[in-house]
Amino acid sequence: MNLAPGQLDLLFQALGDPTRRAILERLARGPATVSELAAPFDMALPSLLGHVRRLEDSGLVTSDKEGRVRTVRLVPGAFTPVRSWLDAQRAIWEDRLDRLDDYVTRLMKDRADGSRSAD
Amino acid sequence: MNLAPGQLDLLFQALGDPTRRAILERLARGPATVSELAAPFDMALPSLLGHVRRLEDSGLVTSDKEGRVRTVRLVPGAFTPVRSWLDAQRAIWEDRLDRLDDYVTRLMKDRADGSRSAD
DNA sequence: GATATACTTAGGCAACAAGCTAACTATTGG
DNA sequence: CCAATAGTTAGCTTGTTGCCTAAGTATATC
Repeated sequence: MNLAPGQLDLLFQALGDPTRRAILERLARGPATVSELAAPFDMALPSLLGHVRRLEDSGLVTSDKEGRVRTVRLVPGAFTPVRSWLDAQRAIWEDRLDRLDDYVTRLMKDRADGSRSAD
Repeated sequence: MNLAPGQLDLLFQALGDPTRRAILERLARGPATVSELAAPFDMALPSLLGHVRRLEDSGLVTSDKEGRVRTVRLVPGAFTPVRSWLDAQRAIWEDRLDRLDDYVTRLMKDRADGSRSAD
């Protein structure tokens, strides 16, 4: 279940652009053609196509062409690596806080014990 | 509870680099000085410092200097906007699937009804 | 078969990213 | 005070990103 090295980079980088996030938000509502995707943006078609390609490279999106129309759709589960990384990160963080809490608790207990029988 | 425009860009872009993610993973285990952060990387100090600065600009990290030592630490809750965006995205997607499911269900029901009394 | 449609490719440009080295500043320890 | 330590600034190189226009290709449509 390992992902290609650099895959997370591609994913996060793909998400680091407002135009591309907007495209993804649109696609969450259902597949769309390139022209449909382009419509809301004040941007030349080739520029937008570049974004679509970058999304495709990251694996967030697929597209296939029928006749002269290319339809783009979200890839189900493509966000998983991103979520996993965030979850793992949070797990480490929370584990650390737990240990810290344990440590402080033990420290206070020891201090209490110490005051009963001084060294 | 709105975040600055471009904040998500900064966050995702900050996460889109393996060195910076490694730094974050390190910091989840606790604060560290710049030198400590630099140690595992085969990279000149100024380069690494650039990454730290980028993390700071994104709001994922803070640092303060005591004497000649700068200590860097994770900002609690800094990932929240990222998680929120992902959650919102998933919500839209799942809502769409629900509607699609409803639609298909109704369609099949109508077809069944139709076969009982044709028009 | 000409024309409109829907992309696609090619090429160019300005800004930014990620790395480096060299030189500088500000503590701290002897 | 001198030297080592910890970070910082400046300046350069190389590659990537994001945008553009102009021109090309491959389907429909009339």
